[in-house]
Amino acid sequence: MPSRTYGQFCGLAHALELVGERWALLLVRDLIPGPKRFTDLRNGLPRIPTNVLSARLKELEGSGVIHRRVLPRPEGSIVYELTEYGRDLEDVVLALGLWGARSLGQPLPADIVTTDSLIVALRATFQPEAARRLQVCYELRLGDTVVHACIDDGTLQVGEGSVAEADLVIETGPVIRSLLAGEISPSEAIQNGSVHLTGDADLLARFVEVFHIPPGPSKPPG
Amino acid sequence: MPSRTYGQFCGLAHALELVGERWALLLVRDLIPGPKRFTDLRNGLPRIPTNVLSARLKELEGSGVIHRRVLPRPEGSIVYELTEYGRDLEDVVLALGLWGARSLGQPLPADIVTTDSLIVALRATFQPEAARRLQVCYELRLGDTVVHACIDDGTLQVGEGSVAEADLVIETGPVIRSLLAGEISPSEAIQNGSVHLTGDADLLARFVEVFHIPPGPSKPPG
DNA sequence: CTGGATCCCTCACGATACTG
DNA sequence: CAGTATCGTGAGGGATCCAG
Repeated sequence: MPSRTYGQFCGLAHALELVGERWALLLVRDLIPGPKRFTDLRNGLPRIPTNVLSARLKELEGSGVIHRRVLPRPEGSIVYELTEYGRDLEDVVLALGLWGARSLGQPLPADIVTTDSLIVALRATFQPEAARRLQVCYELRLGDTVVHACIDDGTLQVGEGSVAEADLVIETGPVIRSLLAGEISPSEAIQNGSVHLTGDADLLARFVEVFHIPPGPSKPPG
Repeated sequence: MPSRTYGQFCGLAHALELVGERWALLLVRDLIPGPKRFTDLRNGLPRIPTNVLSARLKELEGSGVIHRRVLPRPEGSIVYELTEYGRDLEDVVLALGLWGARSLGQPLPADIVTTDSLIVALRATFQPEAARRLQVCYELRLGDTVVHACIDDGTLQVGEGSVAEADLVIETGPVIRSLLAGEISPSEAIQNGSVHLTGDADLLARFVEVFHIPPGPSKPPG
């Protein structure tokens, strides 16, 4: 019972008491792709102090958002996973992430892109309509971060690392955001060298249709 | 410009840097029904210190989420309103509020219900399909907080205060949540006196169909 | 009276070191 | 690997004060 309560009988206020603390929703984000160990979560959020990570995990467990589970022998290690209630946050997390992506500028030099954030970002930007009657596998490489996205008639499967038979491998950087936001065209990106392709290059046009970020605010934040 | 950054090039991390600070999303909530003055916001969130309110308003304005506007004479007063970008947060706020409402327990003695939180809650719980071919006006009274909700064939209009010709006036308390969650039936609520009706009492059954909170976690949070 | 700014205190957060 | 312990800092909480 946090003494630091909003003092309102309101669903939103209660939600913010459950997952509104710093780092909490980023932990939920990293648990969306699947269960994680303490160290995995730490690696996915290098700037979180371990005591804060520990505290958040306890709070989220107490709130029924995540569940702490001890794996069967011989590993015997501990994983954290979303409960059913926690999984129901997925749509909110995706929507909020997409909203934020609309005003995302250039990354600071110290900013990183993690595997889980990229997986969730692909899910958030996925346009099922645009993926109808489409069957293709992409491999996306942002620095050391590699994920694959396989599309099969309106459905999406994203995962960590390479995939056996990608139709197109996309190697790029933060410019991927401008690409998905339609701020630059695929051909521009290829020409200025910010995107390198291996495979069927024409599939990049499909990619930016299937994964899309809506326009952001006309007056960018100061 | 918070020096306290998450250090990730990620839409969600950026969104949380914009609206993830304490009180920020509650301010957005209170601005959803319409523009508000500093004092209105303060009254809607009695526990927010004025310096924090001031800081949040500046940050949200700098982020392009809200806009500070000086009303024309003779009032000359200042109102804060959501920008278009800020308005695009509405669906997220409603979804997060609905998620939180599912695990909302009994209010603490000091907890309050404000007009704006109630208006937003009604919008969040509204089920357009259940409101098809329905035309009815409700007046909802929770203590001093009075709002009206008028339904017209799948559309909803909510507002502060009474409405001229309500078909049903519902006077109740926090039990309204259990009612919308289907945890108790309208007849039960009437029988035990936790709901008092004026008008066509049969319309209460429609009310709990049109405004609904999905089931919460089976294991309630500790 | 509205629309804040200023002060002081506390506690959560952040960084680091350390333990089972 | 999975956390706990310690300690400094800065944001949040609460009251008061000030300008238009």
